[in-house]
Amino acid sequence: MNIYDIAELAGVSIATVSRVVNDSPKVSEKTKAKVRAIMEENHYTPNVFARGLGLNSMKTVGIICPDVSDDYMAGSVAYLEKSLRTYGYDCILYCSGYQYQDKVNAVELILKKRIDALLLVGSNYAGDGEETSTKYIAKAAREVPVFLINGYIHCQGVYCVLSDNYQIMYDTVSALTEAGRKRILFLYDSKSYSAAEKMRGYEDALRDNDLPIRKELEIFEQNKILKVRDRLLAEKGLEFDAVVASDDGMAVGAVKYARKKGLSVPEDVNIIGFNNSELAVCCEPELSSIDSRSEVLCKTAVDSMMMALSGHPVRHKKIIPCCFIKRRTTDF
Amino acid sequence: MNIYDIAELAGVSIATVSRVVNDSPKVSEKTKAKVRAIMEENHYTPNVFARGLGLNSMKTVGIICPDVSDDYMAGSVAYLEKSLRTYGYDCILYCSGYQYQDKVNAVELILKKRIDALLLVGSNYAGDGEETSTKYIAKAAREVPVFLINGYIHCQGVYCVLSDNYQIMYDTVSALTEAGRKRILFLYDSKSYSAAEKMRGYEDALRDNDLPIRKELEIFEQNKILKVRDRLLAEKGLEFDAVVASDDGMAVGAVKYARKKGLSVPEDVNIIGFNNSELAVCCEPELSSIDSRSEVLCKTAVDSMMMALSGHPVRHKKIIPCCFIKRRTTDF
DNA sequence: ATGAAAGCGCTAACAG
DNA sequence: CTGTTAGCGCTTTCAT
Repeated sequence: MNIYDIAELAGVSIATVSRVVNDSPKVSEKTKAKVRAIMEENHYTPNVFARGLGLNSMKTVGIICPDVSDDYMAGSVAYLEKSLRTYGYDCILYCSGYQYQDKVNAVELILKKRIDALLLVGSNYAGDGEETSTKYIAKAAREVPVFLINGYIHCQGVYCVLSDNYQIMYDTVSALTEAGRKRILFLYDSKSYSAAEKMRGYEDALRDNDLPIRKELEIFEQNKILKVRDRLLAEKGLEFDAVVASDDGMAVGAVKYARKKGLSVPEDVNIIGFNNSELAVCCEPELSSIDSRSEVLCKTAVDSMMMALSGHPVRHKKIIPCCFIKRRTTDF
Repeated sequence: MNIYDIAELAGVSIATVSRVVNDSPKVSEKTKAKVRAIMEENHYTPNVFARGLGLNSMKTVGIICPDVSDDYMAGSVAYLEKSLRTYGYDCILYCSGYQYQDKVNAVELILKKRIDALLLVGSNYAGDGEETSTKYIAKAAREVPVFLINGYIHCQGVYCVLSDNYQIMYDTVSALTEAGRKRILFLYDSKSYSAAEKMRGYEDALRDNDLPIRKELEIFEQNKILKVRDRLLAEKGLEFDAVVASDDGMAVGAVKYARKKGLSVPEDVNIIGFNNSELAVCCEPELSSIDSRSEVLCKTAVDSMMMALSGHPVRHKKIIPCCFIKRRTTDF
């Protein structure tokens, strides 16, 4: 059942049918009603490919994230998908993995689908500061507007929405020092833009509070509870009275470590996670965590995208403040 | 830059270019090489819409799940996406929510995208046993092959891969009774097919072990840690010496409840979760959980889909056994 | 307000 | 092995 059939049945031309489908104002209400009725009766559905061919767009946005099975990204993707649908856009999803070359391939592949815009979820796409590490994104931005969630790249055509990881980390570590903590462990699992921002906040806070920056207190480990616990157990001579982690999983690892060592939380060691995930309330004692308000990030990104797609100017960088969720692993 | 341009530059016809693009065997290696070179030089990418129009397919499969931010579904979607890509298929994702009408709409909408196959993730789509509750799926199955992950519908064109929730539940509850547990609480959060299977396994096990089925020991609650904890706290006069939950979140809620009540786990109460998620290892003590091996389910589904898509016959129902992961909330 | 007709870029049947 | 050509179903001028 195609547009010709409908046109024939309705006794009009295909142009008219097309106009009805697109709700063009220059069709009389009467014909509209007639044609619509015929369409209903025959369960007519316009062929998206044919339409795509003509318009060179299918109202589809590409979403790439390293791994949707990650809690944070899953939440973001869920929100983005739902939100984009309300605007009539479909989502095609690619999970790129974390490897540079895989990310490049994913972007290249998804662009071939003639998406209307590209959404990159996770600061992993922001590169390492070197311009070459984000060249593939700059290239993509020449074809479609690119929206980066939780990362920043300065580049024409890429729009970034990020949570203020630096500030919240600075504030949190400062609060810890003010509460008398002297040896604050920083746990991180990636060299991404946001991880770097967190570390910068951590170091600046120490510096401004006259505490030394000790490299042995900055530990890089996978974001897995048991990995972190065992890593800490394996480090010998490592002493700390507080932990800030760049993800809840790592913070829970620290809690597990404390338990094994017979350290009490928060008395002996304050522990703070990041992302305010379900793990935080699962943890015992419940984990204080930083909420990066990913829904707000996503909402902002979608809003920006809709603006951009309709030709309006959009700011290249929007910063969303984070907030601290106090639970029972901290006492300040 | 389209196929005509390339044809012109290469001094061949568009048919030849098309053949090269599709790697047809009936083009000489020499021309292939020449044409390929031109394509490279000009960064030519075939227009997927035009191709879709002709073939009426874009090598795309639709994935619908109620909510990707759920751990289980996120894991499945991640796996499916990756796996389908290796077969050259793209994924378009819809999160339908849990409401019946929303699910119907999602299926209807996604079918308009002319997907090659439809993947339904989560037993939520299996309906409640009434045929009307799955009519929309049967209808979809008339257009494209439908694959149901972790649910069962008997219907032409829908292929189901499910974990054997009945059996593992039966076995687990039996083990509990053999270990002397008499009052086993069953926690569930949905009326889905798989939840019903779990309950059936639970009840059959009780019956076969000469224990009464007490409806007050079957508690329906949201799959949220604190909701479950508070619900149990609110129930008065409720006594139990074991808990089996249809999801880890609920089981952790039970652990939290036990802690509040000063009950020791597993001595006073054995607790068993489902899905073997990160929550299980986060929990204190670590949670025994049932692993439904969702990756195996997904792999099986994708394999079946590839078979079906290439015209091979496929079984309508495949059952994957679950396995019990013992951790510290059980002592048998 | 409506219709006729020219593409959009590609595939595949047919002809050589 | 290669070229010619007729669609695929829709949008969009350009006429009327």
